[in-house]
Amino acid sequence: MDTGYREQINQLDRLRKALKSVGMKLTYQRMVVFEEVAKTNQHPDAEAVYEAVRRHIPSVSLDTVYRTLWLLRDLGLIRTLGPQREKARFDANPHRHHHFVCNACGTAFDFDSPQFDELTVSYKLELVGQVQTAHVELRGICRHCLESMPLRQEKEAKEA
Amino acid sequence: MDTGYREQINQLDRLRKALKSVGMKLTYQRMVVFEEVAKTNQHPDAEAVYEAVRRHIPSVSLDTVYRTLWLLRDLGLIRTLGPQREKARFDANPHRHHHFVCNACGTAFDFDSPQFDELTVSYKLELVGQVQTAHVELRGICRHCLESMPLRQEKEAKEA
DNA sequence: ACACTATTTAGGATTTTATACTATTTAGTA
DNA sequence: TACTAAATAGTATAAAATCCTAAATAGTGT
Repeated sequence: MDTGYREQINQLDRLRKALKSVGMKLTYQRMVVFEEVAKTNQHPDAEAVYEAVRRHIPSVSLDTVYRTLWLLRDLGLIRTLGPQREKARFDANPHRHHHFVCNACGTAFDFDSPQFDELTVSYKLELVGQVQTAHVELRGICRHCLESMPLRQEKEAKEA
Repeated sequence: MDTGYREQINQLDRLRKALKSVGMKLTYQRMVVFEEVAKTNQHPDAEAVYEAVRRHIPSVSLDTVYRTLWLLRDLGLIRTLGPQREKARFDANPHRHHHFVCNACGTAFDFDSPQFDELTVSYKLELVGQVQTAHVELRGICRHCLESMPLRQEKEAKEA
């Protein structure tokens, strides 16, 4: 449950390297935000992270927490559950299908996959609760964004 | 791409039956909201649904659209992408894992599954974009909610 | 160790998204 | 056709996320 000391060191190191690779600074705020998200398995929302960080940095601003969370996501250090920077979206497609969510623009695409449709839920999972649906969620960069995104690609090129 | 006439009839029928089964009324607003969500595969957000519905019912209120969308979800006629009625949540667990999201309380649980870890993405999907992550999302009712939810169970019992 | 500068932050204003409330209207039923 | 519980419109309010600018800071070179 508790995050080991060694693992904490590793995490800080991952943060340092990731920031360096894109030419950004390692600030105390960024360290604390990452640490707070990393040490829990409760999937906190931005507000909860804000509260946790305030215990270490009482003057931290909510804006900083938001900026940092999205930054960490862009760096691949954390991920979000659900759509990207987006409000709830609705889907009435009654046929079995799966989703590809673009990490850049947030758009969600449906796709069919007989392979993924065959997912079956092992009995062990019934311990967690009553499963109603199972589907696969892919994350990545959609074709459209890949083609029109010089900024991101420049940043990544710096490192190489 | 276009929703066939026959399918539209089916959908209206599904709505009628679902509402009847829980003793709720079939209103014009509910028909139009459902129709608008059902006829697109663009995963509209609430605001987009509101705009679409207004073209048929200029006086419709945003509140009605929201209430109806969540109602349709509770009835199982539509689903939402991402967490339920929840803001973005963050996850720094670097180990491969999957999620169980409770449709009642919105809580997200991690779980491990060697079986799901083996998901591989067929080359065809690369047409959609560059896939970065793949994970399984289960939806259902968590153990905690199952035990403390007489309301919902009463409603479902009515039908039987 | 010190100074320099682009980056980052704090704090508050603003915008966006979602829900609450109540008088009026309506669907379903007798 | 009338009745009644349920649903809606319209507005107020709350909640969540982002924007803006002066002040502070990390990283770099000296």
